[in-house]
Amino acid sequence: MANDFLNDIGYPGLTGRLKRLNDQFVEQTRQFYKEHDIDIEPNWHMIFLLLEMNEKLSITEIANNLQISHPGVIKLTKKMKKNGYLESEQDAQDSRRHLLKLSEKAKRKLPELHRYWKAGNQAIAEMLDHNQQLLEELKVVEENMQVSDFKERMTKIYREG
Amino acid sequence: MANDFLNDIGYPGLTGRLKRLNDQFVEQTRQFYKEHDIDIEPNWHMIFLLLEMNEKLSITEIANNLQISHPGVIKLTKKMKKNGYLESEQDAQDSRRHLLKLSEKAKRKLPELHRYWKAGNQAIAEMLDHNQQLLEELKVVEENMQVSDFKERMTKIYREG
DNA sequence: AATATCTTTGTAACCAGTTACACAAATAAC
DNA sequence: GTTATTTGTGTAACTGGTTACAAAGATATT
Repeated sequence: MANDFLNDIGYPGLTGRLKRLNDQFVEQTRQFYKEHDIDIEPNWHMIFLLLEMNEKLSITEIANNLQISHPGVIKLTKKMKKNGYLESEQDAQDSRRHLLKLSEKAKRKLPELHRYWKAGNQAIAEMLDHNQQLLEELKVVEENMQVSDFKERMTKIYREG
Repeated sequence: MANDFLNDIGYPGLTGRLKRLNDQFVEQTRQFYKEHDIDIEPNWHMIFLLLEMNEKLSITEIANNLQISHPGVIKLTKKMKKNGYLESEQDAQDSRRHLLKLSEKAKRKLPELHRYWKAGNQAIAEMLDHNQQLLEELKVVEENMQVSDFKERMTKIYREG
């Protein structure tokens, strides 16, 4: 590749690199699905997994687990419903809650999807040279972020500097 | 934090985590700027740096360096111009090329901005526990991506599996 | 010199996600 | 039991990008 500006400058380029890496994963997954004629989208993956582990979940529960906003979940799951992968029902106890669950079609297709996902996971493992280092480093950053987030630290350092 | 689904599931959650981490950095930087009454946006940082190192650059040159699309650069720099940080001129040799450079205002403000950015860099270093491991791991992934990208690997593994 | 191709910029339409807001249902407080 | 607060869902408007397309200038081909 021609250009290394983002890499060369270290920290300041970090977020750009994170974004780019993520975009590439997502885009190439989308391509993979397209080439294999699978009518699902990359960001559905986590919802499938979540609903495999939990029979029924509400919009906000999914939003919390996936760490995206609830309107985001609504858009996402609307599309999944349109493609026949999800069904919804009203919660009997709490009539506000809109419970989502996998459709029969989804359950039928899951074994196939798992084969694709398994290949994807192995591909990522391969790219990480089969070590967990990046995952662990990521965890460290996330944990540090919990303790005191980026803005707090930046502010403190700026004031003291 | 209540929820660990994304972390617990390892690889499949990786891209979500990358995205989230990046979003947090960007959003908190935006907040920091706001609290300090600085009228710049997080993604301008790299353009400032780029134009500090290179007197004048065209739209496509910036796009290549930042690895974003050229329409993206146009939008970005339009805003920066509106805020008085950039000036543009026509290239004498090639009248298509639209050269961008820092305005006087930008140059005047740069020392101050660098103080903020320095604090930001230190904050990130702090969150990485002052080791370069994550940066290096990131590089490994990026390099592996060059050799054979995610989709290729995934396809190969799927076929062979 | 005329024509075809490539490059640079620009615009338009779109996309995945966000925040801000509205409203109804459930729960808590009195 | 009424009223106030909180929670769950939904919609609208926006945002930071994207791809697809168009047009004009530069370059290469004949």
